[in-house]
Amino acid sequence: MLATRNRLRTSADFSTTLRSGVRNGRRNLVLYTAAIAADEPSRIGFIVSKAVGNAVTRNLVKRRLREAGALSLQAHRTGLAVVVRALPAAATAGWDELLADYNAALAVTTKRLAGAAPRAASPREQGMTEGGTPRA
RNA sequence: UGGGACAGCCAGACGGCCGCGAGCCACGAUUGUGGCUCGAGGAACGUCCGGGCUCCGCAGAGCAGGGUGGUGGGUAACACCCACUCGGGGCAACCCGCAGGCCAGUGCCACAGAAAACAGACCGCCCGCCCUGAGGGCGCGGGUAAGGGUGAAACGGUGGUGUAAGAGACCACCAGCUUCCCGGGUGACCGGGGAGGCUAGGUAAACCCCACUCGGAGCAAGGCCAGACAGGGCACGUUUGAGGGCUGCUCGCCCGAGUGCCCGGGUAGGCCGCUGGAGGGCGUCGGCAACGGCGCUCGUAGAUGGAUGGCCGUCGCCCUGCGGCCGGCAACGGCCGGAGGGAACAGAACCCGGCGUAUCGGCUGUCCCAUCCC
Repeated sequence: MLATRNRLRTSADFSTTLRSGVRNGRRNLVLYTAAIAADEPSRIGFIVSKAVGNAVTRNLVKRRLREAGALSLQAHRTGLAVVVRALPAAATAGWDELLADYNAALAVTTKRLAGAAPRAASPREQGMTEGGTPRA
């Protein structure tokens, strides 16, 4: 289990991240990343719907994604809100495949986030700061 | 040796690295750090029954509605379990049965068939009449239900007497129905004997009838703490009673001074309940058994975006080829080596007892049948 401060815990957190975050889709998952205050601990949430499988399968997928998320926290300790939505293919994917998809998607989204909205440098990017910043 | 029946059990093992939840201890301390201990199942599943527990002011009568349905027992209780009875299946071990009542009423019985519940009469059979080319008849009237054919089922069965042909019309035995007596059993029921009338279709997981039985809602129950806010409008009403509670309806009883709706505003947090219970194991006693009494003993999940995990190594298990050795005429079997593949169903959320369903495989015991040997 991740630390409480590293978890997305309310539906408002989830919907804000989904709506304002940068999205990248892979075979097994779709990953949304949004920026939060730079000194806030990064938070991760998971969405594993019934389309993925039964309770056992869903839990396994969730545990693996959580493990991948925990690894990524070492590189991104603060400033990110991440939602991982598992796709049905994740039910049959192996650990290596899932980890690769997660890291690749995270790299793409964080890079795009940094390029599009370097927060202090570009005050013109109004959309990000006005409506998009998740709960701080 | 082969085939089968029943009962029970297991659900890979050990280790390494990185993690998660809870409890305890320590470090000044709560959310930090470290250490130790514990941490999913036989179905945790479906949520189909039954209970515990909590609240509803301990919950009345009638009707409606639901449930159960051989008997006796077990249990907190059950739709569960055990034993027995009856019916059916199997050579047998054993298995299966929603197993009260269609002489209270109503409904339904496809297809086939002449006819499916008032009995009736298609082909037949028999008698009389008529016609005749003497074989018989698209003939007329009557008797009959033994034979044919249909069906899951055709108004008892077999044999005889009888008759024009026939029929419980009559007789014997059998089956079945009603009823009486004797014996056994707690009982369902069983065994034996007698009488009557000769015969009565099935279906109640069809309505229904009978007997017994059933308050409601659920751990988001329910309780405690902290914190936030701002009121306003309309309607009904204070013993001439609004609005509630008693599953639904009616009656009846009780509570009762506020209640209902709309607009606006606020909150989305913590704790208890929360795991020791109809608990597991062993022994002993009672009981055919289910189960129960007594004694000793064990300590074993409690999350809340929801822990119990991820990766790897070695060994073991199963399957399919390959090679070697052994047994056998052969089919084939056993052992060893090495390769590839596989390892199911499935994840606690208040707790138990059941039922049902899913499941790669493996193990143990008892019994039955067939064959061979002594």
